[in-house]
Amino acid sequence: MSLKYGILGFLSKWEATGYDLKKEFDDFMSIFWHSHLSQIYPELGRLEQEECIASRTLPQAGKPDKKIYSITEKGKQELLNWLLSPPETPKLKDSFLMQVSFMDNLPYEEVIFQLKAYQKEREQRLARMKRILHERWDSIRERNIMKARILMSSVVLKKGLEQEVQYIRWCRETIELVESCPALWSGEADAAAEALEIHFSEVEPAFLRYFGELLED
Amino acid sequence: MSLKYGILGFLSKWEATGYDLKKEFDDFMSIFWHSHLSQIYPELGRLEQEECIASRTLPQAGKPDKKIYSITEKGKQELLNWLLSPPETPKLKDSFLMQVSFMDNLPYEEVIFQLKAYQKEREQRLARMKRILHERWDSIRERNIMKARILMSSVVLKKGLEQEVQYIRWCRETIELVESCPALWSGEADAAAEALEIHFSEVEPAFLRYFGELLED
DNA sequence: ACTGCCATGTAAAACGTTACATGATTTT
DNA sequence: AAAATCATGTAACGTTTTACATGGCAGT
Repeated sequence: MSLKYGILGFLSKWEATGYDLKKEFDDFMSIFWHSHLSQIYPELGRLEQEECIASRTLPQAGKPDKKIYSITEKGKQELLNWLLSPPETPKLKDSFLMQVSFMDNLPYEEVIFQLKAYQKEREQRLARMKRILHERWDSIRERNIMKARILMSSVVLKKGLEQEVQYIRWCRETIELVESCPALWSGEADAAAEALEIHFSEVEPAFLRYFGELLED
Repeated sequence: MSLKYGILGFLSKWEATGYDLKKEFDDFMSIFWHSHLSQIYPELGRLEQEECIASRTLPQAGKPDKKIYSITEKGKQELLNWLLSPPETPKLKDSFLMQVSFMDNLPYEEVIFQLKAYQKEREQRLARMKRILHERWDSIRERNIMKARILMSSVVLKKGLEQEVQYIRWCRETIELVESCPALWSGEADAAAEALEIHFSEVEPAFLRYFGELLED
């Protein structure tokens, strides 16, 4: 149900085509949402029928005509109602964390490999977001203007950046922890090795370091 | 596509009914996935047809018979293949962040109110996860055993806890920043007030503090 | 020559949510 | 007396993804 409001929110400040919206969902808005063109176009059609948005057509040579959408009064009202409605409880979907959760089924070296590879992916995402931040920062500073809209997108950008920083740090610390207990992966296939039980007390200090303050109170 | 592997991953260590799986998706696994019973039951049916899992029926008095599922060799192989496949790039969906992003359309007091309310929600989630952590910690310590599975679910639990801690801190810092520039919301409706432009240089110090290290390099 | 960008969309398949359907037992 | 827990599922609806379909222009 949120794609609708992602579109209305964006159109509440700028006009855009379906293609423009897609770029925004891949760029800044990717911090909180994403969508395919094949979903955006029908949604724009529905919103126009509901009279939440209106379009004008700009003919182009050699390309399909541009359909430029803008928000209507009814659309602004719909957006406002949604902004005032209580936020949904977050339903997380993170398939990498799911993989990690079951990686005890994988050889030790493979676990380290997967964690390192994912850390790199997240580092790239962080770099991309830092680019967006610096671009915006420079443009705001140059024009020397400040608006509530700029403030709100800045705080969202910070959330995106922090999410990446946190994920990267977690990867680093988790790799360290796993590397500190390779013995846990020695058994499994070998029946005789199963007798070699590892006691929690052996790894407790490493665990305490890893969890840090989170174990308090 | 991941619900399948969420089920296979869980069944790779314990037998379970559909109902048991739902509880796990609402409890520990909620850190990375969630699902409804009406999706879990058909998925279990499909997995049984594919011979990735097998079931036995336990008759009960007054309740429908329990169908207890366990993983097969083929299921284990499927899980392993998935664990070795490259992780999907994360596609975030966070409708609260979407709301925040467009809250420049809302009155100033309403923005503060929404942020405070959401912070409270996240604090409750954190408290729930801390309970799970302590329960597990106590049980592990008592039995004094350590396994790769325990390690991997511990690191995921840490990720879940840190996510909440980060969200709460972000809410707090963002409330502070918004409270430091109420002037940004004064205009909007009033045409005469629009001439009163706010310059970025006026709020730059607050911004620098808010972003901190993230603006470096 | 091939890849990527611009610009529109449709159709089919997969995935996810809400509502419906049943009913005993236990807790508040 | 009402709500929650246990335990299974189906049907309808809504959302998201992948595949199909077109075609010029710019850059490597």
